Amino acid sequence: MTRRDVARLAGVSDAVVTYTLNGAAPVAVGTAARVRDAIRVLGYTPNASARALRMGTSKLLGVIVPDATNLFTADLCRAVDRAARAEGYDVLTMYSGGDHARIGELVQVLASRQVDGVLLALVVDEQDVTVLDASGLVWAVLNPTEAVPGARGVGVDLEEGARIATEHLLWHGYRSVGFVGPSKDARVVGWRAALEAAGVEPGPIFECDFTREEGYRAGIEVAARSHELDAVFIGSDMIANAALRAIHEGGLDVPGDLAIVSFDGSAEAEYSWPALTTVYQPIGALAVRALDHLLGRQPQQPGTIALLRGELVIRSSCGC
Amino acid sequence: MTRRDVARLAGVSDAVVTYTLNGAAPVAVGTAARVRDAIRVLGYTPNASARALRMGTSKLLGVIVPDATNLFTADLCRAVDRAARAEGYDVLTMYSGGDHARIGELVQVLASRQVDGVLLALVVDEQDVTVLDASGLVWAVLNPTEAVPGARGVGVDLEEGARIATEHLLWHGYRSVGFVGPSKDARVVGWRAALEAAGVEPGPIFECDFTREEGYRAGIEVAARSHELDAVFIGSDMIANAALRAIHEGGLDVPGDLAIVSFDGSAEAEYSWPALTTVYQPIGALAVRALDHLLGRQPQQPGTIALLRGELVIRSSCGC
DNA sequence: ATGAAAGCGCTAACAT
DNA sequence: ATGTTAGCGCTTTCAT
Repeated sequence: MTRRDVARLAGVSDAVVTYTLNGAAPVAVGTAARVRDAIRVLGYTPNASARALRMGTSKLLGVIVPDATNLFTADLCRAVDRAARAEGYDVLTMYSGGDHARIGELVQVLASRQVDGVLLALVVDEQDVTVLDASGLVWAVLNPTEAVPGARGVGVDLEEGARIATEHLLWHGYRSVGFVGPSKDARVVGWRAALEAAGVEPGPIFECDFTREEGYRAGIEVAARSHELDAVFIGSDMIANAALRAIHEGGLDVPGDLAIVSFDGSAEAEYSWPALTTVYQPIGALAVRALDHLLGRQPQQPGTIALLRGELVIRSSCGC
Repeated sequence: MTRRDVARLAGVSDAVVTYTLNGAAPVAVGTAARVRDAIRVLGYTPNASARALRMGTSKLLGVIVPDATNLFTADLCRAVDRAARAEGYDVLTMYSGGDHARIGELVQVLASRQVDGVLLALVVDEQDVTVLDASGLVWAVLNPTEAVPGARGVGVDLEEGARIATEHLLWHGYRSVGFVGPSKDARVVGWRAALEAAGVEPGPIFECDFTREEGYRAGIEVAARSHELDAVFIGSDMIANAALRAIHEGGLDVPGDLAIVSFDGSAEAEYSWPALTTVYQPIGALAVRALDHLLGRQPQQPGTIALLRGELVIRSSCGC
């Protein structure tokens, strides 16, 4: 079922079908109507591969995320899909498992699919910058957990987000405020900055990666040292939830014995027990800005990552 | 950067490049090496659109899911991606929001992309069957929440899953066992069947859709009527978590005051408080079987949905 | 306002 | 073992 069939049925040439469909040239109203009828009758669907081949543009975008075990990641994918679809793009979502060699392979696949742009989400490396640049693809970074030289794109100001989270905890009067998360993360520096600005000695750091297992393990340590702690700032909703289980198992009350503020603002934070006060990352805006990048309408310095602000969402875990 | 460039650099015709790449014809070892060198030197990447146009097969699969606010859905997407990638397919994931008109549009898009198959996940309607059949695409249903005439594919035996969950609750000695979930779901019948088989009067049904808001609202009702309840079976991990918050807010202890078994076996059930005993849905096997369908190697009755068994994963919420 | 025709990059006969 | 070539469905000059 091709354009040719439609053209024949409508009694025109295939060019006219294109004109009608794409508005590429003026078409007489009667002709256009006949063409549309023929399309309907035949149930014709344009062949996107042929179009992509001819046009050199696939109207396809690639997104590489580390995984989908995290509601925040899933939400981010969804936000990208929504933004992309609004612009007429479909999106190919791929999972790297945080493995940079894998990212390289996936970039190959995306290049082969002739995607019009690639978004590399969350996990980014210098190696990835090299691969992506070499691929010749248009690309941008989406909400990277760390700034990498040579990467352009959009993210959230993690340091500032951690600062407002910690400031809120200080505002409650907590003086001994710990940190749960990876110690190389930008969030530690925001946490420490808030504490130091208030003249308070930083509490302990509970090192943990962004996995539920690790969050749980860290939570056990937090519970064990709860006597020296008023509160903790936890780097993500997902690990906060896992830590929460350990903290409850330790017989502690949140926020009574220990207050918590976390990060992400995903649905995981809303119906946990207690509901988590968290720093919401504006995923919708993030997705839109990232597309602006890919589609070349972001007037921005090369090699720079635009930082959006997170917003404190107050619920119960902080003691409010 | 095309096949032609590679061929020239390697001093062969473009056909030989194809032969080398696809093993479509014997190639002299020396020639093959030269071709591979040329490919590497030029950083050549085959054009998937051209290939799809020529071959009439895109090596692309479409998956339509209702949303991604649910970790179970996200996990399912991931499982499909893994299974598909293992077979050399990329997957286009699309979100319907559970809206059947939307599903129709997405099917159009997928048809246009010349996907080799479509998986319609979770939410399925007779209307969808019509649209999909009319599209001429190869399709199957993936883990539908209800059986629809004309739909082929693979799912989980929800009734049986609910039965083993409820039987476990009965085994604990609970006699008043409620149900939380949509009352039109197959899980109610499994729940009721287990109860009736044990000669126990079915407990109350707390009607609720599969959203966190609804789960929370239902949880409030459960808490309010906890005096007449020993346990509840809850239709999904996601709503169980939301209900858990309401139940805790009601000052109840789980499983002390009220035992819970839920459904899905997603990561959301593992690090909740308490950890949820749940019926695990074998998403990996589901994805693989669904692909078998699409790729035509499933020797199965047309119009039939193969049912896989869920497996009880015992954690703390049941009282074990 | 419409038609004819070339060509996007690839594969698969068919030739050699 | 390798080269030639037609054509997949589409868009786009360039004619008319």
